[in-house]
Amino acid sequence: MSVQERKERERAVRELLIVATARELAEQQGWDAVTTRRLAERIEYSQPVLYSHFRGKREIIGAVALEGAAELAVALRAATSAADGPRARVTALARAYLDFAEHNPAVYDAMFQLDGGLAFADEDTPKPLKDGFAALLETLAEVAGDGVEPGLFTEVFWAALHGLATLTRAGRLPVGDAERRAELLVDRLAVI
Amino acid sequence: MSVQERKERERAVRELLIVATARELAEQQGWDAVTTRRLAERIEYSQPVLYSHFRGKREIIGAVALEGAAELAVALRAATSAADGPRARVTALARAYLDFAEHNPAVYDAMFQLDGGLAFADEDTPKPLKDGFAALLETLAEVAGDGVEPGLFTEVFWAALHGLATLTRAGRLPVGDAERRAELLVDRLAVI
DNA sequence: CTTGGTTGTCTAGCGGTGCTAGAATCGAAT
DNA sequence: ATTCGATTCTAGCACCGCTAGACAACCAAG
Repeated sequence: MSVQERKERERAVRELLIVATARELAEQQGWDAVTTRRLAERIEYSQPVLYSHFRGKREIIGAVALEGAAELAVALRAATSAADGPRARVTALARAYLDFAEHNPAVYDAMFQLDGGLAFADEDTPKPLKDGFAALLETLAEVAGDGVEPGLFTEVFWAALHGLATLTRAGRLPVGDAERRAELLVDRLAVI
Repeated sequence: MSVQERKERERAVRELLIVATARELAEQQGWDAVTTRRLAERIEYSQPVLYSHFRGKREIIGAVALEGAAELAVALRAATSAADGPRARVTALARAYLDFAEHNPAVYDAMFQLDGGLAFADEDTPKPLKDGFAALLETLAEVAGDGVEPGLFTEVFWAALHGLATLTRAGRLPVGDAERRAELLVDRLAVI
């Protein structure tokens, strides 16, 4: 059965290649430029090959989103673990989140703006997404304040960060004041 | 020159018809369903007529966005003027904003999610958009807190509302707790 | 080593998109 | 009534996501 195993391995490699290429193309030229034709050309296979791995373009976006969620969780934990005290941790968390959104706009879009066919806030939400939320929760729970459900507080904090990230990147907010906005948000929302 | 005047009037009417139809179609079936062909069919003209009014689809989205911004400003002012005291005003503002986003999802998308080719946070930002922000600022300035620029505070508050609105509607946050999230946000951000 | 059949991949094409060139038609002014 | 400019339409471009069916590569059995 070694032949079959090799084939499966090769298939898995190709699937990773598809996702990585889609992500790369999206970061370089935006998701609009990620067409099945271009993607197929870049991986040096024909279009139908994509459909033997994914049901369609939306599933490819979903795959990029999952990859991104895992990375975001790692980035958040790395940032918070390097900070001392609740206050510093929350600041680091916010900064890391906004940095991630700024430096990985296409991945961020795949996660939260585009339809990747993923379930959220649901029992069958994919693990990386739940874990990303968990990473937020870990740090935010200690500054939720008395009588406030940590989960609810995390949702609000997350929404605020998300709003800052998207409005900033879409040019809806003046550039340059991003840092001050983040500071203000942390100051007000977190109960130290 | 009366003939020419009549023609200009008819053109203006038709332009309004295009925008209203686009909006209606978007609210009924989503922006994906708003294709130039369907839109042309609904207004009972051929496709190229659309391009004698707008440079392209994005400009039509922009027109819907401007209409929505004006309506949002009206809704926000109506809500706040009916409330007594800063605290009640901010609560009413938040509720009105989130209600607007919930009940006019397509218009809200046109304003903040889609590319309508509009300038934001800029000197040549269209008046309705500036006015929408002004409507927020009027109420929020009185709860910005000492030493905090009202403009900056408004940006942060707005971003938080925007995050709640989009994440909720995209199914990223559990339904049902929307009201509690809004309350928590107001409690924390506003300095009463 | 050849054959047969399965598995994998590709070519070609469907119906759709935004947008536009050039033909056709309308209507106002002579 | 005829001309001529403005307006509208038909038809088509290049591209999109997606898929049926032809084709090629490969492995197992004889």
